[in-house]
Amino acid sequence: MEYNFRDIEANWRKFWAENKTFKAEDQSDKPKYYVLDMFPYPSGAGLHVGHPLGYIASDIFARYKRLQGFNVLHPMGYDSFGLPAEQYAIQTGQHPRITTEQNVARYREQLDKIGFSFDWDREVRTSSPEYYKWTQWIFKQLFNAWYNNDSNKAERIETLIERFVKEGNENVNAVHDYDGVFSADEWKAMSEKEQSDVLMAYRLTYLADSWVNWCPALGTVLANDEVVNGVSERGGHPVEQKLMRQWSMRIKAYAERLLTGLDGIDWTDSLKDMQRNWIGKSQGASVHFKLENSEKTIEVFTTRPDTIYGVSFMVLAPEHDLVDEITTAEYAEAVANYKREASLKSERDRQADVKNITGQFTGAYAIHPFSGEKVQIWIGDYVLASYGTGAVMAVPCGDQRDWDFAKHFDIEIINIFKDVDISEGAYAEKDAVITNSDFLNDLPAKKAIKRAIHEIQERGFGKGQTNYRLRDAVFSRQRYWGEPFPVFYKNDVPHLVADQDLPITLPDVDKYLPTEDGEPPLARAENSAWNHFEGDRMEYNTMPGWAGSSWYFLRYMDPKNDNEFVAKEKVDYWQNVDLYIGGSEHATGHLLYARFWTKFLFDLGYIPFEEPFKKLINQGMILGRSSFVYRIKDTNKFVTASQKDAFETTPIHADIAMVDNDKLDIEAFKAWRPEFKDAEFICEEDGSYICGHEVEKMSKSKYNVQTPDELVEKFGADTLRMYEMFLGPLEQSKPWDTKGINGVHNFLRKLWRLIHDKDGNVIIENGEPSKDALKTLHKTIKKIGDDLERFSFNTGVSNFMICVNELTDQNCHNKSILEQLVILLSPYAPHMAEELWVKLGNEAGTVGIQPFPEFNESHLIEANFAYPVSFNGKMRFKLELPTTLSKEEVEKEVLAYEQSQKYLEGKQPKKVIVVPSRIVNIVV
RNA sequence: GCGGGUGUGGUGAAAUUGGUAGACACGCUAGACUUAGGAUCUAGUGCCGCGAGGCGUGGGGGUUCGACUCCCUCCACCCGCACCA
Repeated sequence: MEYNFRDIEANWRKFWAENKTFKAEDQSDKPKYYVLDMFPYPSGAGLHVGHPLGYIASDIFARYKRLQGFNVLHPMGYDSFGLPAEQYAIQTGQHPRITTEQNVARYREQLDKIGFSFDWDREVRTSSPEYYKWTQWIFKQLFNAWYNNDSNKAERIETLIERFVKEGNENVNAVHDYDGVFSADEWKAMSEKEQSDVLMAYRLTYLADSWVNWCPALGTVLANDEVVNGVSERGGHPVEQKLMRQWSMRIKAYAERLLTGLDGIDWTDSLKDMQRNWIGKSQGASVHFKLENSEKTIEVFTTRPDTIYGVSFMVLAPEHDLVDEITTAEYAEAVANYKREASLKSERDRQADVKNITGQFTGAYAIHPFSGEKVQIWIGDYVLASYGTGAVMAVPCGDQRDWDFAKHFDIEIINIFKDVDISEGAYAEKDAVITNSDFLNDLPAKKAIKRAIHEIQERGFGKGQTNYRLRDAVFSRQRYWGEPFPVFYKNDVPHLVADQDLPITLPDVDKYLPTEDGEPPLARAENSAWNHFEGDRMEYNTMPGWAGSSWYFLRYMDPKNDNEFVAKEKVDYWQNVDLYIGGSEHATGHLLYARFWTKFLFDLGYIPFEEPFKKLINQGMILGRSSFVYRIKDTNKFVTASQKDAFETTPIHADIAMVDNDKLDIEAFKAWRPEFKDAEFICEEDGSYICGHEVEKMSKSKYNVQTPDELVEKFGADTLRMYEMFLGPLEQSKPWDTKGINGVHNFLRKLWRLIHDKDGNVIIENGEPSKDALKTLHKTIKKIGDDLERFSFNTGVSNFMICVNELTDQNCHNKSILEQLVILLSPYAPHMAEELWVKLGNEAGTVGIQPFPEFNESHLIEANFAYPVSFNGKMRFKLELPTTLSKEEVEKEVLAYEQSQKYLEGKQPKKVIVVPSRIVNIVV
């Protein structure tokens, strides 16, 4: 009987679902292990073979951990708020909820076919009201919190108010945007609105006018990580800077902890570096430069206070607050013109324009704090309003941009580096000796930095300071399909909706577009019952996509809890995610926000850990392999790939469904589109048409999308699972290619034949296994175990193949050997393993909870083999031995073993060299 | 420019601590078998050479009895960030 994977897999899927085989218990004597996949956005296109790659890897690992005796939490859900469903709603009028439900159903169907061991009872969807009730609740916690720098954590807003009442704000060391000082009495005298405004500048989520990335095409603002190269990540639309009143998250408060937390987690260096760069810590000093004709100062941030005597001008961002005030009448028009031009440039133009040096003198001067010299003040768009103070002290000898600017506008360049030539460019290394700089003379740069900061502080010009590139994250979106805010307005003051009134559900609207007044789509529900809170109106913005995904890993622990976002005892038991698998594209978005919220919830005492994901693996992207046919110009003739260079041709994407091993199914191609009906073909000598190919991203328009469903249908889920792993290292990007899938399928068939005879009868021998079989098995146990530990699933698959080849050669049908093998196989090919487990006479559904086979090194020794190596004309032998042996034991083993070997031919070894502990060289 | 990574047969790749380079699989060649199955089995398959033999892990150099692996240097490609003061 042949290996009938269709029936086998269908039966076991049913068995697992009916018996809830993979249900995770919230309490257990076993140690816990939490394996998580980044949950998908359920798009209309369904899954392609790239999606399950990470899921298969995590599933194998989850099953491995169960064999090791862990209580494993391995859930799945959907990040189901998002733009595509909403865009579809705008076009068709279909409610995004319906679109989303359909897509979720399709995803589930596809996922189920691959045999994952998810505990589906724990499924979460970010767009379900039962879920986003708690997203809203967390928002409320953030609103009602501030960051205390003294305790270095977030605290409840009441503690801040208490201090304002007692002592005002002067000695409050908080992360905030408030400009000014008030006493306790002044605080008490403030109106409700005034107090609300003050508190807003301290809250961890706050409403403020800020420069945001506005994307007109999408009709919404975007966070920095959603803008790539000056265009929107989704759709690639232009993005402009706009001053808007928006909700933001004070993630800056956590910059330092987000940075230091990276040291304790097991992520790849490249990913940690991406986050470090994004946070962008730099240490230096803030220095105040007095204006020539005013008491006001310009504050700058510099990482090189040691070069302060090299300052020959200052540059302000065109948007800087003081620009208009300081500009002299003579330059007013030129400055206004420059500002206008700068504001018209999009983010993208500005980036593309980096090499163009532009700027404008304001006519104003500042006074150098140390030398007392006059320093010209310029504006220039190479200075960013959003970083530091939006102003720089320019040191042309030490900074290439300042150098270029000075050269371009013919400003003086002062050299303060001893024996350094700066005629061709600035010297940015921190290894020069300072000169020409009064009290800093003869100090090496690194010492001079410390000395300068000390002096700046001493004389009251400024202080040492640390800056971060990380900016607060805009949290509102002018969109429909997202979480509504639990906020209503009364006299323009935002108020929170009470806990018992959560969730604020999405209202129905007639259209999913902004109103005629430009209000977000939710404003269309203005006059409905939805808008019922005692204030004037609800908040019409919705939350961004990353809101729901910033805490979902917590909800899996307690998905149905209606009283808490997660019960204390459950999160205490499951703790943080032990293994997280997903794409690296979330490096500066989801992965940063989730860490932020986790730290916040930790600060408030809701969860017992600060880092959500202990170990993270980024699976590589699976690329498509597109097929091309070559049409000869101005004809309907197609030429095979090998002869295409003889003609002038246009490559056309051919659907990969019509191509097998690069061979085109000509009839299918003719039937594909009417225009190809009468196509003619110039073929290879054997009459076949061979397509060209190229590796590209998988996409519908390139006709190179491979769905897992077709492969499951053709070869079965176990073959698909093993083949995706066999393809190469998990973390590496690779083109999808089905060429080798037969090899994996044949392996499973071969295993099947090892246990069945031709008529489908099970052949098993009880009794003692042979030495050869034991050696094969234990070699495999060792390798498979090691492969799993280091996530080398591709070599894992190979090692199974080797094992089955050897057992077949040995004609081994020994029950105990095969049982062990089946247990080992169960993470990779669970359906096959379950089936064989029963055939070997065991209870159904129990293979997944067997103990992982124990490796016994002694089975390897006896059959070990020494191999001759020639070296310098002498003969040497190498022998692999167990690591547990002592040096003396090794030498004994070697002598005893070698003497019996034929290639010694009676010669006695002259010398035995024991190298490290395991490899032995014997010189004869 | 800065940071991270990769480079091994016709192809995907393996080599875990420096120890037979190319396991395993695809493909290919030749043969066997058949109840024609995306079969199975046997032999071969890094390159050059009839052969003995020589050469081979991006290039060059070094350490070592021994280097894909460690060190120096150069080259190519991929990914991320990029006027961040």
